[in-house]
Parts: sequence; structure tokens; C-alpha cells
Amino acid sequence: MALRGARAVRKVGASAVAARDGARRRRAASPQARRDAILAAALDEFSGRGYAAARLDDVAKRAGIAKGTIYLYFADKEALFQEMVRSMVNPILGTLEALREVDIPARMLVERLLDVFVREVYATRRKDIVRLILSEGPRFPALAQFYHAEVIARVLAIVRPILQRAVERGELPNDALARFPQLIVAPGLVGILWHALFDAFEPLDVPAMMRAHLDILFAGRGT
Amino acid sequence: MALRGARAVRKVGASAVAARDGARRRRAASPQARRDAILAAALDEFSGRGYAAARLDDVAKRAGIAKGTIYLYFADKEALFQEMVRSMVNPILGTLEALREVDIPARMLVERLLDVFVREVYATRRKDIVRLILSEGPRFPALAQFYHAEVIARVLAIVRPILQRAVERGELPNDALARFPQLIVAPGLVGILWHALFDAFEPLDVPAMMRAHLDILFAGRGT
Amino acid sequence: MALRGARAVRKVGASAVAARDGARRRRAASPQARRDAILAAALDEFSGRGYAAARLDDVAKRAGIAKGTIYLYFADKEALFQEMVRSMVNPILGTLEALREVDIPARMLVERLLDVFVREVYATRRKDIVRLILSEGPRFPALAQFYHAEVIARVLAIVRPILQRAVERGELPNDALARFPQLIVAPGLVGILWHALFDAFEPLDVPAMMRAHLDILFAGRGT
Amino acid sequence: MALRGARAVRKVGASAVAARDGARRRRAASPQARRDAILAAALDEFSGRGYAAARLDDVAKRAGIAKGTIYLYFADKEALFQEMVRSMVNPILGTLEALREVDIPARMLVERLLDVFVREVYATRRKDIVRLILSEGPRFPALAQFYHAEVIARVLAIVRPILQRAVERGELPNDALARFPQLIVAPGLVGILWHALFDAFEPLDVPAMMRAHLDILFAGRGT
DNA sequence: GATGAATGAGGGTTCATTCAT
DNA sequence: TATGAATGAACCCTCATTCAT
Repeated sequence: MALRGARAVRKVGASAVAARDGARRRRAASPQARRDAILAAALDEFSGRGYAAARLDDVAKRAGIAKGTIYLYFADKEALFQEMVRSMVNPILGTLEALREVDIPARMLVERLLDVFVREVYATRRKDIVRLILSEGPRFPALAQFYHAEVIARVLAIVRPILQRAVERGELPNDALARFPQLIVAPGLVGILWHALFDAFEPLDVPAMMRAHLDILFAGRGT
Repeated sequence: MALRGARAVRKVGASAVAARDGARRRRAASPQARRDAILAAALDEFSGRGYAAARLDDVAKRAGIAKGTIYLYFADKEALFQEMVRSMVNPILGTLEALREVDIPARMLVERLLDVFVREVYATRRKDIVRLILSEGPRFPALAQFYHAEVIARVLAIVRPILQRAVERGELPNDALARFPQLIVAPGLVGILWHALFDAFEPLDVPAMMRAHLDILFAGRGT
Repeated sequence: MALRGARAVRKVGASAVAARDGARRRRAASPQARRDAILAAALDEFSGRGYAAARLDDVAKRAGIAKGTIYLYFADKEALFQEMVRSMVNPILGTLEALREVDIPARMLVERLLDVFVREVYATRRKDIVRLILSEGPRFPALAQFYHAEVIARVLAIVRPILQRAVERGELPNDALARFPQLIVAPGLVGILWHALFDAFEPLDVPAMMRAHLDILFAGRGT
Repeated sequence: MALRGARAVRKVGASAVAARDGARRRRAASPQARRDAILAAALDEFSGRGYAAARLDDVAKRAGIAKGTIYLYFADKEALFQEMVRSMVNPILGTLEALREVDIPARMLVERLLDVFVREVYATRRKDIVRLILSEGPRFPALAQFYHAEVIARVLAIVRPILQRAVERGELPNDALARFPQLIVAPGLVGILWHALFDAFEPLDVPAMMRAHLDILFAGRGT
């Protein structure tokens, strides 16, 4: 108590920019709004430092709340992390269902898929979520499983039959894509990772790369 | 599991000798051998837990040495990490140079590239290095820069002119690959990440996917 | 168990209403009734976990009120604890006065005392109060003093002259009991503590032990 | 580091008297000596504050070591507590065996028992151990079981047959003590608890009380 | 060089207490 | 008066780093 001044010193990392303590908040934020603020702060901190190095102290500061408040909304650090990821992934699941149109030409399907990816993932904070899943997934099997079941498997289930039919109809030169639809989004991952790692040294025009990717997938079959 | 057991009290008494089980013999290992043992142990621990969660204690145990010994070879945890990555990346740089053959058909170049990737990266511990760079790179800009400069930029420099020439000669249906050679290895990354994240739920035959990828890149142009 | 479950996130939303299960109805309980409910809940929690480990949160849940309400009735955790003890001790003080009958034979006095102990203390929640005083007393000198002044000293003041007179009249073989009347209740404490600690391993028939104790105190002097 | 001065302030409780930080210790204390120092400090802190309220920080200061050092010798706070209790109880187990003399008169046995109690328990730190077991036992069933099995049951096993024989030989006026040998030590517990709770208000001559107890147990049968 | 006991800053988590509603 | 979300000090425990041997 008497030490307040001294103890308050403590070097404040860059992530503490948003700190706003000292101000008696206690404003009438709805529980949902407060939960969302914590999730948003968590996204920043987790994607900025990685799960292990992120500090709940910084999450709290960034969310404009006290550290203990986090525990009113989430059981612990791990739960906060996983729920944050899920909260970012869930809204896109509906979008995926919109792709489920049986009689669409393969090319149109792939175009839509890449378009959704660029606009809903690459251009948003979701690209950080994808990076977090790729980085932390091995330590959070539940999360990897969730992402596989809810996103990957679902997309594959939609895409595979359509590509298969396209192969049978001769719309595709071979069955490569039908057998490995993962190839469709591979450049998307490269885009996300390149952006996080190498953009400072050599920028990459990811949307243009995605279009080039499309040109390759449907080469010579008219644009 | 064996590592977990360490959570019990580290008995300080005479029984501590037995704690060094699994350790290499106490023979007078050459400094180089000892350094290599530390690097090998570091690779295991870092790729198993991630940088932040890896414990130098475990690295030491795995290397069969005392914790303090690590500091005789490396300045600190971060230096160990970075030097470990570099030590894994360096040996492949020579292999890359071998690709520098001016007058090679584009397809053959790409085939060799993918082959090198599968055999020298995907089938080895280097796949873990790639994962570590992708995961930890944002926190280690020096490492990202190193990897970009020594591997990425180098490969691009080799590949781009050859693809460019192939385009000019009409060997490729469009210039997509020449403009974004990143597309060549994109499936490789997917392979590595899928293997680490989703193989338990849905296995993926990565070599087969790479061949399928090749089929797409050079579709209709004969196998 | 039910309390343990609380460790999960305290859901903040609408579902919080259901969290008040087991709680008394929301009728306009009189302040006295509410105070009593808190005291009863406090007894349960304090005697179950000890002072330091008891959580006011759990006291509130058990009393069917909100945590903050406790502070409308008690200054803080310590005050709640001390007042709870006092509220349990006070009712027995009258009973003690009933012992103050000047011309009673020593044996009858002791019999009554032990009988009161067994029926009013050992057979009731007051045994937990005694345990709490014994356990926490050193950290709550005010409580120890209160208990000594209100119970111990009072009983001693009643008992001593009667035993003294019995010695003088030759009704007792020696003055041991007159000098140390504490010996009368010593087995009572053993009964309480044994019950709390060792009953699971070796049950003890405390009332029978108290009768045996009486046989010893007045050995050979007829039942 | 830069905060050293400021951080060092922090109100220092009475229990920190033995603190000696600042002085580069690292002297050649044997592991056993250091372990013992921790156990001694733990005894002080636990018996002074109770298990829950004792701070490992204070234990460390009192032992003249850093906080983390405790964890080199004990798995966690609970292990420290339990091992401390066991380390205090174990040395007396041999003494108990010395009581195992088959053909000893009942009175002599009881005298020895009470004598051991006064000299080995009441007059030593072991009285605090007994208090801790009585206070914390319900929260540490393993400890209660250990104490019951190693001390209580053992003493009972020694004492009961001898008392039984004494009853058969007519050396005792009744079988009360043979059936409830707990009555022998009951005053001992009262002595310990009184000392901790009420000595400040009304001192109690415990050794004298034990002798008076003996007078009662063997009343009229000669001193 | 090698060791590993010791250090102590750091961070996750708990919970008594406050106070706006 | 009653509520319970919010607060933040306190405390257990971990682990990178040091250094006497």
C-alpha cells in the first residue's frame, strides 16, 4: 500500500499501450461487451507474443480491466485462448455453408473459395487466428481437432464431390485437385505466413498471387 | 512422460547421480560433439514444446550434460535457439546451389525442387525447423531475415529466371509461376503443417500430394 | 464437491440466477434471520476448511445471499468468524449458570458437567466451535480471551470451591481435581479431536469414554 | 534490477526477523543442513500462522535462503508441511519402542508415558507439532493417518495389554483405563492447548497437572 | 571446462473487499 | 437493503541465469 508508487514503476512493455488504469471504470459495459473486449485484447496479445509469452496482465490492461476480471469470464489462460480462437472461427462457418451449392462449376467454386479466403481471412484478423492455430495447434490438440472438424473437414466435404464430378466431366485435366483439395488453399497459407515473416524484407502481393494460383489451376481453360 | 517426472522434487542428495539417466557417457566428448549434442537436444525440446515453453533444464538432461554447461556453448536461450535453427538450415544451402544450373527445363527444375523438399526437408527433422521458423519467426526477426536471405531469396533467385525463360519460350501456359514462385513450395508447407496438426484425424500422403501438385503445374504437358 | 464445481467460470450472464441453487427463497427474510443464515453458513465453511481457507463466496452461496450482503452484517471476514463463535458459545452460558448450585456433591457436579458436555457440546455443532477455538485461537487472541473469560474461567469458578469443599470433607482421595479442574474436561477434548481426526481409522465411543472417565475420577467410591 | 531498492522495501513481518539477504550466502552448507534449516523455519512459520496463512516467502527468509530454493528440497508447500511434521514425529518413535517392556507394573508404565510426554513433547517444539496435527489434520488426512498409525495406534498397542493385565491382577479399581487408554494422555493435550491459548490470561503448571492426573489414576494406591 | 545448487524476477491464479446499480 | 461484477494485492510456483566448487 505504502509502496504503491514504487511498485507501480515496473517496466511497461509495448503491449501495454492501451492501459488506462487509474480511471475508475466500472462503466455500464454489458457482460457481452466486456467479454468481447477481453477476447479482442487476447487476440492482440496472443498473436503478438504467442500463447506462452502472452501475459494476462497485458491482456487486462489492453482490455481496460483488472487482471482478476478475466477470471470472471474465462476459467484460465488456456480457456481464454481456446475460446478466443473459437469465437473468431465460428462466424465464418456460416459463410462456408454458403459454398454448399451442388451444381456449381469447379472453377467457380474454387474462385469463390479463394475469394472468401482473401476477404474473410487474409484481409482480417482471422489471418492471425490461422497463424495461431498453425503455431500453437500442436500444443492444443483440442483446438487442432476443432479446426479440422469445423473448418477443414467441412470445406473438403463440400469441395471434393464437386471436383470429382468436374474430373468425370473432363472439366479438369487430371484428378490431382480432386484427390488433394488441400492444394487449393496452400497458397493462402503461404500468403499468411509470408506476410507475418518476410513482408518486411520482400513484400508479397497475396491477392495477385491467389489469382495467379487460379490461372495455374485452370490453365489454358479460358479465364 | 519421462520429462514430466522431473516435476517431482529434484532430489539434491547423492541420488542426483541417477537422475542423469539416458545421458550420454561421461567420456571426454570433444567440444564440437558436446555442442552438437546440445543442439540436437534443443531441436527436440524446442520443436516439441515451442520456444517459450521449452526448458533448458530438459535440453540439458536430454543432452546428458549439466544445465550450466549450456552457457559455456551458447550465450542464452535465445542464442541457442537461433544457432540451432541455423545449424539445421546451413547444410541444405549447398544443396540449393546444386540447383543453380542455368539451362534446365522448368519442369525438371521444379521436380528437383520438390524432390529436394520431400527428401531433405519433409522426411527429416528439418520439417520441424520449418515449423519452428513459421511459428517463432515473428518473435525472432533476425531468424526470419536469415531464413529469407539464405533460403527463400536464394531459391527465388535461382528459380525465377529459369521460369521466366520458360515463359518466354512458351513452355508454360502463363507467367503465374514465374511471378510467384512461392506457389511451387506452398503445398510443401501445407504438408508440414498438416502433418503436425491434423494427421491424427486425417492422414495426408504428402509425397503423393506433391506429385499431384506437379501434375497441376504442368497439366496437359505430358508427365 | 458442489463447492468445488464453483471453480469453473462463474458465468456472469443470465445463467447466474440458477447459480443460487440450494439457496433459501427470496422472501423478505428478517434481518435477524438473514444474519443467522450467514452465521450458520459461516459455521459450516469455517469448520469445514479452517478460517484461512474458508471462502466468503461459499459462505454467501450457502446462506443463499450475495457475497456483498455479508458486509452489511459483518465488518469483515474476521468479524464474521468471531461473531459466529460467540453466537454459538453464548447460548450455553446460561446452562453453565444452572450448575451454580452451592451444595451439590462433587460427584454429582462432575456428572452434570460431563453430561452437559456430551449433550450440549459433543453431540452438537458446538464441538466444531471448540475445535475452531482450539485451532484458530492462537491467531485470534480476542477470541481466546473471550472463551477463557466467558466459559473456562466461569466453569472453573463454579467447580473449584465445590471440589475444594469435597476435599475438605474427605469425599475425594486427594486434592488433585480441586487444583486442576481442567482434568475434568480433558477427555472431552480428546473426544472432539479424535472424532475429527481418527474416527475414520479407529472409531471411539466418546460417551462411554466419558463414563469410564467418571469411574476413574471417583474410583472405588461407589457408582 | 533497477527496481531493486524500491522493491526491497515491502513491509517485513515479524516472522522475517531471521532474514539475512543481501549477503551472498552460497556457503558450503551441506544439503542436509540446508534441508534442516528449511524444516526448522517451516516449523516456526506453520506453527505461528497455521498452514494456509504461512508464506513460503517467510519460510525462505527465516531459513536464510531464496524462495526458489525451497523447491529444490520439497515438491510444494504441502509436501514441506507434511515432511516437516514427519521429521518431528519420527525421532520419538524409537522412544515409544523403549516403552515396550512386557512385565512392567501399570503405574510405572503410565508414569513413564507421562514423563516422556512432558519431556519429549510438552517441553519441546513437538508440542507445536501436536497442535498443528490437531489443527490441520482434518485438511491433511494422510497426516492424520500417519500420526494415528505411527504414534497413537502404537502407543495404544503397547499400553492396552499391560493395563488389561493390571485389571486382571486387581491392580486397578476398574477396567476404565484399559478400555480407554486415551484417558492417559488427555491432560497432555489440555496442557498443550491451554499453553497456546490461555497461558496469557491464566498460567497453568502442566507438569504439576500431569502429576495430579497420576494421583487420580492411581488414587489411594500409594504414591 | 563442467557442474548443479542457488537465485529471484515474473506470471497465473485466488479471494477479501468495494461500490455502482 | 441487496446485489455481484470488478478490483488488485498477495502468494505459490517456475525457470533462465549465475557462480562457487
